[in-house]
Amino acid sequence: MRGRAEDPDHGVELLWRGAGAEPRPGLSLARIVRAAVEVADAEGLAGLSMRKVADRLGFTTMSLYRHVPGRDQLVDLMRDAVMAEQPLTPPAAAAPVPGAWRATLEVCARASWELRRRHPWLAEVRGSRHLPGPNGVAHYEHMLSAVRHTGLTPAEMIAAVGLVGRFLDAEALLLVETARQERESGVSEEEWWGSRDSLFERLDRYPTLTYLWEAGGYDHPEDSFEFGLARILDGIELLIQKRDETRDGICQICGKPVETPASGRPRKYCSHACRQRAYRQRGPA
Amino acid sequence: MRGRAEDPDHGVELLWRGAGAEPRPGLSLARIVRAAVEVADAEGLAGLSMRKVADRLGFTTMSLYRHVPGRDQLVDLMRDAVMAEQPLTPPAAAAPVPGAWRATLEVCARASWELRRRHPWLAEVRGSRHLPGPNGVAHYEHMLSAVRHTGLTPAEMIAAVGLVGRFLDAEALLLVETARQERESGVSEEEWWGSRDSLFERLDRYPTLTYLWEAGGYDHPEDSFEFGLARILDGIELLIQKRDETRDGICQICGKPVETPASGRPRKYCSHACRQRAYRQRGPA
DNA sequence: CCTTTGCTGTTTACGACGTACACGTAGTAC
DNA sequence: GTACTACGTGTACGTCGTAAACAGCAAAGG
Repeated sequence: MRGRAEDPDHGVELLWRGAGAEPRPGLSLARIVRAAVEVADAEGLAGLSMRKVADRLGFTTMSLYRHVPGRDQLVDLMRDAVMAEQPLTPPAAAAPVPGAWRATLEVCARASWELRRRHPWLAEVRGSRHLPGPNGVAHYEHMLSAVRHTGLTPAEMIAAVGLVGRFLDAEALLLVETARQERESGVSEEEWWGSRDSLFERLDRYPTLTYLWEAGGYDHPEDSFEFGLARILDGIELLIQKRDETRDGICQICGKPVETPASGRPRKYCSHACRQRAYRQRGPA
Repeated sequence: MRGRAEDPDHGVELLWRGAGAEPRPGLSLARIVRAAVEVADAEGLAGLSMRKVADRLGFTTMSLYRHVPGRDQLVDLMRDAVMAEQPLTPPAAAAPVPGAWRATLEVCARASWELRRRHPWLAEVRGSRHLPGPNGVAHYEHMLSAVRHTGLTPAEMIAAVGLVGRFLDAEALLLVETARQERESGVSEEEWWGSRDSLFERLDRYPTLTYLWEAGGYDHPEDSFEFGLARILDGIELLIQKRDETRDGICQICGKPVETPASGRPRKYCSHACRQRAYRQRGPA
């Protein structure tokens, strides 16, 4: 183990090997990861230190380094460990249902959201060099497969899933940070802002701000997770529709070719029946 | 100054008082903030320390505490200082142009994006208790005013602007983090991932992932900022349209009442002329 | 003149952090 | 017995934010 911190493949190995059977006493990777998750759950990722993990287990700090190369790799292991908690919805049917992508992606997003509520520090993990473990990749694969048969280009699928993921982290970070500040300062959010009267006195000069304030926009806010998720999925849906429509000369419903009129707007459907079917498929506005 | 770290209003005062004329030698708030911005520009927010700022100015660490209550408040001051660099586009015309909200919001977003490219650490500022300064509030007010006359509810306006803002930070964080890791490790992103072959060997089991990989989705990715901004603005636009349409019985163009037919879909426009005008206003698909 | 007051910058110190390095100690293979 | 290895420990270094006491100096008041 000593000197392995620089070995790139060692981190991969730790993440991807199955949990070896080890009911023996003493330290073990699984025990360390579990203890670390407990610490991070309670005190956030910034409050996670090797010393605290070791103390919780009753060992010295440096003993951890016999099992984990360092703090960063420990966080990678924690991530993948808690992702195992969230079961994946079964893979989409072999014959993809049109429009099912949205429900699947939404379920995924809500599951991830739930996970971030249980382990808020997940959103605090930053940096572009965190190795994905098997559970992380499985989740990623699952989200990608949701948008696979939508007419999006490969790069667009990747971008769409990435956008949803980053949105999740951004929203979760909001909650984590308020919780952290309340925990560490002992002062609630309202109290803290309330004791800054001298700030609010200066905000009268801003017309829209005061309008929204007086209209109660800040008293009855939208749920920012729900709002953002809806907007982003709507935006993706619009893109998918646009990609669909660019399949010119093909009926949007049955896929048969459509004769294009010499002038005017090109037709989307091959028959009245298909147009009506599309109308019903769109559902009530 | 000593012991003022606990005075809530002192932070507000520092942020909102105009820059007093102080061409004298020695330390000053403005000089400290300027030096701190330089350090953070070069080394990121994590690399910003009171010692480094003091060294750069040729003073001792503790001398800074005569002018700034602490590191957090210094960051607040830095934020507002760099926001002064970005000039605001002039306020929207008194008679709001329908549909102009999108262009305005997009210009705002791109300006903020540009600012984050110049000062990447802006995206690293976390926490829900950062005092806004005059420049920050001006930007916020400006974005809010962009969506003011769109038919959105107050809470929806706030949520929409917040969503765009958080998106900006999330995307910028992506760039900051890769830059930081490359700077601190001296290893480029490709090199780093390239030396993890043992990871990629395990990714064959994931069909969608390998499909996207082989289709070149990762070789020619979408610009994630452009992609995300377009999707989010599309999503907001859809909501605005929906809010518009719920103004039943009122012509979407001229605002005059529309007679509702006894059966069938309620009409959106009061006349052929208005319908045609709406068609042209939508522009080419 | 001297003294008081207040602002400014300095010095030292504390407790946290990640982890490098040298050292034990115990179990196992030869 | 004797190497070898895995595991756990103790000490130490350099980083961080900042609390507390102290020193120099200018203006103000007597």
